[in-house]
Amino acid sequence: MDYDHLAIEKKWQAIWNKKKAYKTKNSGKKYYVLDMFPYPSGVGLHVGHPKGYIGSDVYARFKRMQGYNVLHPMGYDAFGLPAEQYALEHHIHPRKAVLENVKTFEGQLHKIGLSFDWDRKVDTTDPAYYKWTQWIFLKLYESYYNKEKDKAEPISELVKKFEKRADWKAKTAKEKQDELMKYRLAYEGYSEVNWCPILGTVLANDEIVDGPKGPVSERGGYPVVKKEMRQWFLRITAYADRLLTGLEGLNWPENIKEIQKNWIGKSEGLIFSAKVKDTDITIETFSAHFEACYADTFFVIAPDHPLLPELLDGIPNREEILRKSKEIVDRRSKFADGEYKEIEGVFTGRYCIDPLGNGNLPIWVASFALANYGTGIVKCSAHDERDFAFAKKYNIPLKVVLIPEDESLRGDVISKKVCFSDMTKGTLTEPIELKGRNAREARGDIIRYVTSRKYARVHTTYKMRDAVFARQRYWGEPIPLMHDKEGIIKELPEKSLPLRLPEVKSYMPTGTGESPLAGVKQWVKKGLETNTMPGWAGSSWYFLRYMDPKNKKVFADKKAIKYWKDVDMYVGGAEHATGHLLYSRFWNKFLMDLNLVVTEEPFKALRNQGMIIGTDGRRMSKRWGNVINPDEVIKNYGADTLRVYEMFMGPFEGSLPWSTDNIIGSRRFIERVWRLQSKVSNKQRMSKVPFDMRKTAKVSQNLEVLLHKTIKKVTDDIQNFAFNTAVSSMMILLNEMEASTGSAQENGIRKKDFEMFLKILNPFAPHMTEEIWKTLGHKTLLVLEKWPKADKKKAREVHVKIAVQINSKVRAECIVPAGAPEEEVVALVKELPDVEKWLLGKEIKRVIYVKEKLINFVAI
RNA sequence: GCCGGGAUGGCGGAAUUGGUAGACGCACACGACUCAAAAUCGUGCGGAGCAAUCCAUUGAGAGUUCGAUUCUCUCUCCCGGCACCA
Repeated sequence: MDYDHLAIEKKWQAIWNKKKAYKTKNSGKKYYVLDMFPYPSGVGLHVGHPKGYIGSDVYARFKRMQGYNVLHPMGYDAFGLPAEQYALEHHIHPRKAVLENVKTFEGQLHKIGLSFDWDRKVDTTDPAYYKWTQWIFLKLYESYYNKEKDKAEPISELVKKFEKRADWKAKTAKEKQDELMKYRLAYEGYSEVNWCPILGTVLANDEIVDGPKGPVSERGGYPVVKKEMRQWFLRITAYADRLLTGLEGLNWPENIKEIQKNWIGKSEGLIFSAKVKDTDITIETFSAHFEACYADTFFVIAPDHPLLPELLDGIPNREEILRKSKEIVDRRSKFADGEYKEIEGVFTGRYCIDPLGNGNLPIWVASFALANYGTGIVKCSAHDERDFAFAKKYNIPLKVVLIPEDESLRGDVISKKVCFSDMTKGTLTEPIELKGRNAREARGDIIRYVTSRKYARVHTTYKMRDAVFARQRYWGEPIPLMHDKEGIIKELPEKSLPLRLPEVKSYMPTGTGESPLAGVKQWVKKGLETNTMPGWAGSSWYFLRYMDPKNKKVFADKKAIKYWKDVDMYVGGAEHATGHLLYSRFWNKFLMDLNLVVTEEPFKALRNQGMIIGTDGRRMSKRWGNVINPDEVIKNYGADTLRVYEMFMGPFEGSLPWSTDNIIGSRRFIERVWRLQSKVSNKQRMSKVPFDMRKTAKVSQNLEVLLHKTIKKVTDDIQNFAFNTAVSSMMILLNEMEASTGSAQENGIRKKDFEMFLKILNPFAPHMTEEIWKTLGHKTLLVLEKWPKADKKKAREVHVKIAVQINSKVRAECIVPAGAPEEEVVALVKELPDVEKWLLGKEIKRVIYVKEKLINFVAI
């Protein structure tokens, strides 16, 4: 009975497939286990890719055996840059390339023995799918965010309100369109974007990496510069607060929540209004660190602030200031975000009347002021590092109102030699009413002080920006909008969806910035939008399509949505923390507002799989020649071994190097289980003596105790994604099963016990366990068997080994009845020769007894 | 700079309401089987010692405690995220 992994695995994969063992049902207690939508990249998988799939598969199988109706689907996100880039490199049509890649990809996944319900496969590039992506886009376009109701509403509701205004009727169609564009959740606008001239496309921040000479595209490593372009945007910022508060109840890794929190960047502060002297302009400034606001002595405005030209009207050297501001913007745009640290500026010639009564304060243009954060204008003081440095450079007067509690610093701060900005460690001198108070502690009082006097109002701002939702490329969902000659935008009617991508002669980027669609006469003649959607469009809602993947009438039937509700367990890479995960949550919340889905948060639990890196410690890549192909591993060791090894190598979320040596351990484990089947007997077997569990500190009364303990451990571990310790506890069980069938005892393993072992091992090694299950005479499929329950009574030891310590040093060990009271244990232990020896001539001062763990004599 | 996570044998790692550190696996050494090798099985594997035994020990240093990988403080290094965010 040799273990022929190739034959066994092929055989069972075919049987499971034929019997539709993993077909999702439509009733019962539901459980939704989802993997992040992959790109079928074409170069094939390396052993790192399936790690997440194996983890989620173990989990899905576990839940299935626990009696849940499990939805565990797989599909492809084949739109977007990687697929298009691959197609360009290989000179074939993207769709053709996608289908080829999917074939390769699927073939590789099948060999691993993953329990997907392939009948629910979806593909973003399939018009039957992207029809609904376009449909959701139109819904976003037709909606605005009603702040009072804190939810999205049809834009028609807003139009109704506007129609009550006298000036609305007087507006032209174009003016109305422009006005409404300020509210739509999908809107057209212009913005500075990351432009890659060589790829001829705009890139998202997460598609850019740092190169030696500035930012470059992640794919290809081509230079990236800033460029102003016409774009479509999604108003994700409208949902900023809900995206933030929604994180609270989620069973997600804390670090991912933290990353999203920082990304959203909620900041509560004050907005001050100030009149600009000699003009009718009133400017506003945002400040989150306003405790020392009485120190403010000047204002700065962003060089690219839209108000700047107006502010400079009537200033003699207006053109010179505008030119210098433009220079600053140009210099800044050459750098990637955050790399430009130069502090420079120019005086505008204007003054503000300080709302706090400190007279006329100069307004400067400053390089460090950002037009798109806060109000783009900042009130500046001596108690901010950048403001301080700026003032020193241009000799702007400073004022000190925050005195450090640390006396050694005081002199330098008061004489303005150094900047002091730590609100938590300084006391205020102004306003007089709050003099002597710690600045941070007085924060609330300052808010009351300035707001009650109408100097400022409370305001919340976010770092998060609206998402660019357009690419100047061919391979994406067409945006279902038309522009007529007057520039009026019309939506395509729902019945004309999907708006299919046209066949084109060249799907290469034009390089001028326009999409290849701009070169399609028919397309342009109809006035169709030439931008396409970005790569993340289709993946922002696919988890809903899996609930009802074939539906032709709606994106997913409400009944299916009500049943499946949300993803119970989502598994994927941590790199999607601020991209996909945020966008999906946003789309889901929007659909929730439209009453189309039933939960505010789509992903209840999330787990991140770590990477598998090369044996050389580098990221697996063709470039380093360190790629391990799973097909090879499966050929040599088997899919079961690959699965067990990837789960056993270390913590699921950890990043670990592949080891060609270590995998043999997992193979040996599989083979030993295989060989153990010949030892199965129905003879009742009980050890006569408690055996030593390989010095693991506990004593098992018999194998049954260990078996039930192992069932409990494996159940808990899979639930916690602690797959490595689940495997190791089964290795311990195997060791003991083998030991108990040694030649001396001539005993077999009880069939019933062995079968329970097979069941808990099945999610990890489904093929081999299924084969043994059949050999044992079963006609049913093991993968559909019930998960065993650990019997609490049976999992209980009768005797336990405890440590005996004298003055906290272990001097002996002792086997005592489980749950024995202290007096009994003390009496037992004192008999031990080692204890007598160590206690000789000493007086016991104290005895500490930890039940079933240790006893410690404190003796002098 | 700010935020988050981490550092345990030759290696991957295990153990935290504070309770025998090093489970499990790999590598290595020795033994059994074999003409031999592989595979398999057995034993050992922090250091010293034939042994009894002794000593050290969870990045470094201090503290709390009968007892610290686990809690507190200081520091070093590594990884991830954000970064002119007012």
